[in-house]
Amino acid sequence: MGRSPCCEKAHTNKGAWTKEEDQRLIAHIKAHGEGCWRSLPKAAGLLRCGKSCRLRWINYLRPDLKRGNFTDEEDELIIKLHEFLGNKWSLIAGRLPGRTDNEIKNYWNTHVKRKLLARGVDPQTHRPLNAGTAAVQGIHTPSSPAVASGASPHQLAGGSSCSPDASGHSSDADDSVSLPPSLAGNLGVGMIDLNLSICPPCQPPLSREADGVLRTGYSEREKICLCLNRLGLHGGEGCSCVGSSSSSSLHPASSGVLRFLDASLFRDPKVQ
DNA sequence: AATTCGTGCAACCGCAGCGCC
DNA sequence: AGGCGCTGCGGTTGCACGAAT
Repeated sequence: MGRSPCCEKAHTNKGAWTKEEDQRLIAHIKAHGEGCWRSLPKAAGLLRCGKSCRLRWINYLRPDLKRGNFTDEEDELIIKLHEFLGNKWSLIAGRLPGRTDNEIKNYWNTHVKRKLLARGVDPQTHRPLNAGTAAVQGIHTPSSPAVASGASPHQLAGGSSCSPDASGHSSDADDSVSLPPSLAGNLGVGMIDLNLSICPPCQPPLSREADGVLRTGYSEREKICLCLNRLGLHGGEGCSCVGSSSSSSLHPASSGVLRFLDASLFRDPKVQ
């Protein structure tokens, strides 16, 4: 049995929003607040799908949006965050006040990709481009040499089993994550201070398993709880991972904040 | 001036995660 | 435990607009 459609498509408008629709949406949200998007269109007198209303509000009408060009600082921050998080645009947006995930995604696809290619860096892997590789055309294949020989953490979260560097993590509960020299060098940076704190109570023990691979104490869906203070957790928001679980390697909590990374991110291929 | 091409952005679509029952 | 509904996310599409020819 299929899921019912999110709205009655026959009676909804599509395409660009009119000023009147914008005004109705703004007025309704000012009066009633965000949320309950499914019922909002009817309540606001809009012939729109709830999803469309939400998107319009978040990406365009929200009063705290920062319009205009991205600064160089934002540029670099996006690149660095993307290297670590991959295409987790909402997480990246969480670190850029006033910017939306959609805006950052578009900006990445139209500007940053090109910028990285000009630097000779593969925008997907953040590794140097090899002449003639698929990455030059922006095509990423799992079997490409760049991936096979070691990849940035966000790729590893997707299933690869190798880790960038033994020194990258695991020694202590420092507040920041060092990028492997090979990656950092490409970006001209030494240390990316993402302030990724490992909560001591949640940090699983390291152990060597039968296959010789050094793993954390969590088997199967191994998790390390990370408080990403600078990725959206603000004002002393504590770790609330206890009891949580997810089948995905990235676990955005209800606040939209990254809470977990697969422990395979920190597996050391050199330790055999 | 007209047409073609490239670029940027807003919006849509499908899916996954989560909470509730 | 499993089904269902809602929300949010990421990928993709389509249109508007400016530059080039």
